Amino acid sequence: MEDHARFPMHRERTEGLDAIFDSMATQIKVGQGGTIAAQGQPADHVFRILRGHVRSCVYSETGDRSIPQFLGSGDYLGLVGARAWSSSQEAIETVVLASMSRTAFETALASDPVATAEVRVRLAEQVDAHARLLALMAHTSAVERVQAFLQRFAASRKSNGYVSLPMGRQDIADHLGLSMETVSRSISTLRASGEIELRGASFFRIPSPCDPHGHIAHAA
Amino acid sequence: MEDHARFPMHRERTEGLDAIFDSMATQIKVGQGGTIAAQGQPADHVFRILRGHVRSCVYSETGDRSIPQFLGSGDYLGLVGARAWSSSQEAIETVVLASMSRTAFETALASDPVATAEVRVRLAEQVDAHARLLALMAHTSAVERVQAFLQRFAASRKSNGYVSLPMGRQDIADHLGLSMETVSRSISTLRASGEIELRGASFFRIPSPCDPHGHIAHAA
DNA sequence: CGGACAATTGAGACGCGTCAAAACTCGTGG
DNA sequence: CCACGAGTTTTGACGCGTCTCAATTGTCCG
Repeated sequence: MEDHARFPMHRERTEGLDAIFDSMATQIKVGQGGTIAAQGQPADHVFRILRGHVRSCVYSETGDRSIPQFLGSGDYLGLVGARAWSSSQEAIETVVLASMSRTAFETALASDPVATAEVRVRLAEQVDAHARLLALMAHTSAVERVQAFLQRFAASRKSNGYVSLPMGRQDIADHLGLSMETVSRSISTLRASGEIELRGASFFRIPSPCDPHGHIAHAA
Repeated sequence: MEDHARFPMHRERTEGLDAIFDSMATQIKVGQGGTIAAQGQPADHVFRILRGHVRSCVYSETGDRSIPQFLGSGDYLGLVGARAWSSSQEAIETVVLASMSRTAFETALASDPVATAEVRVRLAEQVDAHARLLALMAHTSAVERVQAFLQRFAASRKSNGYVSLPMGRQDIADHLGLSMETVSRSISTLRASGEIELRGASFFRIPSPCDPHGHIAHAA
């Protein structure tokens, strides 16, 4: 994505969320399927994703699972500042995180107006993303939902070649409000109509209209 | 939660969102169906609802309407701080608002840590509300969605008598991702099973299990 | 190469959307 | 006070899309 402050050297970047994490966080690693934070538990840590993807899961009393969002590199967990996690944070694949205590984070935030503004922007983006997902679930068919999901995911990882789809079919189903079978059928339909190309079950790409198939090289 | 305006006594309350609006906002009135702010337009004002209810509408390119949330007295419009409105704000009924310019609001925020924290809490609540709605739309039938909606709405206006339902059936449908007809049918089903009681089309109440002062007609 | 799990495909049932018409509400004017 | 008309709500009939249950195929790792 972007090249943040990769250099923890003597920079003038003493403000902002990244700066807080760069100077105060410790790096941890969570294996595939591991739970980073559990719904209902005290939120005494805040995280920044350095590598890998995370699913936010909301479990209902009846045991049903919803996934309001997937998170990737550069995203934060716990910015809302609530005392307890309202959703579980689970590692879809092996994930590397920057972790720091919530009390330290809140203290740093209090004296950093830039970071405070950044938190607000991030939360606003989250609200918008949820609203877009609600609109998607209300007005579109299964195939359209899956197509929109794949397009958005591919766009978030601008690569012209095949892109990895780290989450399973059930994860996508719980994100889009569909059954796993319907997700699978929708993907098959999209492949049959040439809207997407698959390599295995977890690599795909969206061919350009003018690029029959084969790897996009230069011109965009 | 926190010690909000628990004490309406003399001052001491020079900070907080309410204080900002109390001291700087002007009061305006919008008639039923009126548009307070239009999606895509510059967000140069921030509002606080003093009376009445507002629907936040997201219009898609195809003209479909989604209503991610309804807002009532005490709720704010425009806290996200984006340059443009990502949804239209429309008056369901005649609405009274406290209005102030965004620049003045942002200036006041910058020197008011209490209000800044409040903004974060409000945005976090909004994220949670959207996540709950997503879960509702993903895992429940039409009747269950309508029931949950009515319960939540009734709970937000704690009155044991009949409560006004200011929004129309189409509004509820666009909120829950259903058709207007299905919402109507669901309400009829709930009435027939005694889960709700209606007076006209826009007043309802949820009888207690032991039925204190209503009359459950013929038992189910 | 084999076993466990994930993904795909199939068949049938049911819920919700769509189209259509009737009943109701409420404001307006005779 | 009643009658009228436009908009809203309710009810009905039918088709289609998605869920459920079930079996098969595919994939990854030991």
